[in-house]
Amino acid sequence: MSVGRGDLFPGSAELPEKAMAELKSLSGDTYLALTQGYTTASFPYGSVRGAEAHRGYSTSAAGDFHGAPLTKGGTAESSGEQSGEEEDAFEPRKRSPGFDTDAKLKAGTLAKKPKEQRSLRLSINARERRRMHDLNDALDGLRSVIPYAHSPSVRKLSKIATLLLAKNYILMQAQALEEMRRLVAYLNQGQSLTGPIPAALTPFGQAAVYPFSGTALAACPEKCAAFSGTPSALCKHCNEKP
DNA sequence: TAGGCCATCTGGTCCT
DNA sequence: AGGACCAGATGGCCTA
Repeated sequence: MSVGRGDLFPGSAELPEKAMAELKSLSGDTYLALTQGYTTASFPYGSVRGAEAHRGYSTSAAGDFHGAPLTKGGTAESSGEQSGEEEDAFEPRKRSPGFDTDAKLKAGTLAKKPKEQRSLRLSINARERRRMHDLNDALDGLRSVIPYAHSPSVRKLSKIATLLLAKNYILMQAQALEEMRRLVAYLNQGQSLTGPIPAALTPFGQAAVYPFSGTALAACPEKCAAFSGTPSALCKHCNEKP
């Protein structure tokens, strides 16, 4: 079964051009890994990173799959509350080495405000920063379970690409699950012809006949059509050329 | 060098 | 009132 772009990205027609361009611009290795991830069961569940548990907000939070060394410039020396009233313990994420929020604050309107207002503003900034970091951690967690090449030589997926890829991956998994259920129903039915079905052979706890809504049948001469109501791509009879 | 991506700041709005 | 959420603005880094 060949996998084209339409298979990989069922909703690709709706994808923003920029995101599609980014997905297409992935390296060959990445694209290959993506393809395999979608078409086989080689899904890296075991490699789920505990991003949520990570609260350092260091640049290494996403370092697992950073291709280019995003920390190239080193961590930011100071950013906002790091030197302000707010004593948040976290390190800033990627930030330019020369970035100096304090300087901006001094030059900006905040410096002209009363101390209470300034303090409040800094506190709000810190909260917002934290919120965005949490959001980014969640995105990192999402990236870590999406099947694409998590190798150091591959650049990290952008936010938009991560979300779009995740959406399409979910759709693909749902399709695969349905196929599996149909297959199990078919197998269970075969078993029932010769004897009782051992409990261990009914992995989904389904009844022997899975209630699929019947569509127009391409007549499979075998049991697919008879029992599942729909020809299955996993059924060798359905896939056989006449 | 332009464009993409990102982190941060900021003010506004909504909710508890 | 305080916090969460959101969107716009700004500026830095990276890549084609």
